[in-house]
Amino acid sequence: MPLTSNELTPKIKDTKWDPSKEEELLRVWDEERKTKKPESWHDKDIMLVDTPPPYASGKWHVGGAAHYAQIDMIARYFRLKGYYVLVPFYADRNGLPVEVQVEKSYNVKAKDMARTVEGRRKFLQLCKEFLDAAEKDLVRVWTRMGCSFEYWHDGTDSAKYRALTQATFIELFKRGMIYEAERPVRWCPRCGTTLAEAEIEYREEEGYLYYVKYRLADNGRELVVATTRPELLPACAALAYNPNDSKYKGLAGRRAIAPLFNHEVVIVEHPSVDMNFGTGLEMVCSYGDEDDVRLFRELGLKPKVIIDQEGRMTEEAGFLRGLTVDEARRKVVEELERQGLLVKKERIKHSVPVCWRCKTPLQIIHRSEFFLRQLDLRDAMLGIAKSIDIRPEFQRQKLIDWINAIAMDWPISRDRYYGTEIPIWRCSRCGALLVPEPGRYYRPWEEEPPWDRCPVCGAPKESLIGEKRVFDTWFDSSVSMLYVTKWSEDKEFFERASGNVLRPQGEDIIRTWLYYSLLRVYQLTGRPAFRWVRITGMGLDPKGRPMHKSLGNVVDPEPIMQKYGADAFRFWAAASARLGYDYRYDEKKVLTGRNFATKIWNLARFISAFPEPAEARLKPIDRAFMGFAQRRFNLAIKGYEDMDVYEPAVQLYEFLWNAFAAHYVEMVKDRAYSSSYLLEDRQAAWYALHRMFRSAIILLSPIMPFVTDYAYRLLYGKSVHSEHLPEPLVPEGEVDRLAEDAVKVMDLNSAVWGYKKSLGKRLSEPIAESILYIPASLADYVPDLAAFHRVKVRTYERSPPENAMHIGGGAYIAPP
RNA sequence: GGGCCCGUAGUCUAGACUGGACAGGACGCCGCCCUUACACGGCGGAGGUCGGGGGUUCAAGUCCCCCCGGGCCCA
Repeated sequence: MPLTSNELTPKIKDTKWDPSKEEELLRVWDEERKTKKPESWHDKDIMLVDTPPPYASGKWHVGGAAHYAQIDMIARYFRLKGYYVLVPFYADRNGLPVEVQVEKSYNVKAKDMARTVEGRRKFLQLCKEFLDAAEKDLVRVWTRMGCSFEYWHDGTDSAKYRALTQATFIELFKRGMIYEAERPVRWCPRCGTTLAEAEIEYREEEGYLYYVKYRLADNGRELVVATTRPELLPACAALAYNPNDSKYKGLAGRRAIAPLFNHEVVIVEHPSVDMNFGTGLEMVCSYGDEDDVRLFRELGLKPKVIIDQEGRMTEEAGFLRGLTVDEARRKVVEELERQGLLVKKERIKHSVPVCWRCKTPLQIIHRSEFFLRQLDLRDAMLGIAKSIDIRPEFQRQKLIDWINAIAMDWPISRDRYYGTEIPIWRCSRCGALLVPEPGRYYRPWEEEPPWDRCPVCGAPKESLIGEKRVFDTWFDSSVSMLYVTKWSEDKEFFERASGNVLRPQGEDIIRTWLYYSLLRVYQLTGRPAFRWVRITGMGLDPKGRPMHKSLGNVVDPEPIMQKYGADAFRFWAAASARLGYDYRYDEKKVLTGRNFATKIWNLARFISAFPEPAEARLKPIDRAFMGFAQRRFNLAIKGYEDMDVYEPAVQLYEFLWNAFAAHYVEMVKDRAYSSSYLLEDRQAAWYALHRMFRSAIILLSPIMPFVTDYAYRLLYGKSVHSEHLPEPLVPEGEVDRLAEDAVKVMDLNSAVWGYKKSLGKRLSEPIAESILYIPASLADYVPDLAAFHRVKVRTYERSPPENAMHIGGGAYIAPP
């Protein structure tokens, strides 16, 4: 488009911003990316964004899409600041979520399929296909949103990523930070795997509290014990009461007989027992909950295994053998009732631990698993949690609370399939655990051991058995920072980049992704993984509910972008809520974004009529609005620096729409257009219009990259995205004084408009018969106000003439 | 039971840390206006017991205490 004409007419025809221009721009950007030589990181500050590898488990709803849009905004802001910014995008393609989805969609059971190597491969293939389709959806959405990400095709299930995960395991194993141990762990009977503390969710459930009769072994006295888990009776090893509980004083050390099963249990005092729950007497069984685990350990009790890996009762459970936990509970209660051993039952609500993915209630069973040491690093982790830059600040507490809540080392082995294999072989003759050399991706369940014989005892190759289990998915995703900083690939890049990594993520995965990442990177490198952590709230539907397929309230971002454009959608994404708070989808705000894009478009149209002078002798009114603009820009920049895009979105909207367009443009329009003004004065208007608009759209470009770039190219012949932060419009020390003047001028304008309105005059009509009195402090602006409102203007020092009428904003109207 | 966040007009949101002049804005609503960048626009207007109660203070949306309601996390 030619920009050479000197005619004072807009060089843009359309009066509306057409979102289809966004697709035109996407093609232009793509073309430029291909032809331009890649930016070098060697001579710049680096900012690396450790993008949330999204579970490729389905398309994003508007909340998910908004999160990525915001990440792009922060990335673009740092580019404006002159950083080399890299935002790799790759998908998280590991773990239980995908498996559970595939099991549901194809109605298969991974456990059954994986009995053979062939079946296991088939199941993995199903997962892979599912992920490929889901990943495509994600890439299409962020591309349409205009996100300036670098697409990495190697997701977390690539040989490259998995080799990295395995290398970290091998290193930590050699350093003794990973050990194998048999202990009580949380177990999901449906998924058939151990879970870590972080993978446990709690669900409120209605249930019963059963009051059952025990007897003292020595004198047969009845003791009533309340429990929600009567099926654990056969595994009960003790009864406990609070030492302050006078009801039971003196019972400690004596023995009681369990009902139905008739075995003896010890009676103990323990401060953890709640005197007010039930009868104040508590059953200690292997295992009802973490308290039981602790008491067994503290008291040196011998646990009995009564629940197996399928969630069924074992031999040890006597007549309950073979029943599921639920069936066993019913059966025990029935039997207790029949024999008169049940005193009563009460309905209660209690929280039940469930699997984070399939919501099945968890059991505690004995299992041998690999554990990663974390308890002995708690102080170091607290130190890191306190030292990194977490925005917003209040989210830091959640991390600290979690670190303080951790009670056991991290079980990292999972009896699942779509994950990184644990690279370990076991010698069946001497029992040695053998780890291979790091560097490549190992699949011990299907490949030959990398030794000819056991390096420890010399047993033949056939006795080396490959591990079948995989890692907890968080064991993979917690090294994403090392992946993006090329820790094991490019030492120079790692050294330069690793101190400037931004982690953006949701508040819901602070205890998992954030905590585990900090832990793992600290273990491997001895330093904090991140310089900045940016925590977002949750995306909600228009009524404030989380979006779930089952609720049918999932809002798809694609039709919205189709209808209103990506900039409009991004405006909502930025302006819907402050950083760290939940954000609701609001179509009206998208519409506001669309209208804002058109506003910018039309401002560009207007300004495109005027050449941009290199310099000018500004009028006071020009300087006042430049000061006002700068005040808004400073607030916008402060927001960006806080990683909060809400503030710049709102500040720039307010400035461009309510001050620049509504007041400044209207006031200088005549001067800019009309040849009755001195050329010098006209040039001042042109200069100020361009300076303010240009700066504003540069600052807005991270949030609305399309319309700002389109306008910038038309007006200034280059991409807004190659620009840097604009220079201040006025000296810092003058910002406030000038901005205050502009505010007063705007108040005066409103007062005059209101006055004209009250007389039924059009705003363009003169008020020839009256005189407008304004405070003397605004004397500089008299000519502009007089011309703009077409009225005689005089100033007053202390008070206006007695016959003058106050019309607001310190302005008075008087007859001549 | 503990921690954190939230509760400001029909809806959303600013102001609360550092207490003071009519609680600012957006959407929606009402009225007038197609004023040469924009009707996806302009101007004006109506609409608020700042969740409730108590306290500190000359003065509280803002500070302190208690309570109610919603959400998240932990036990």
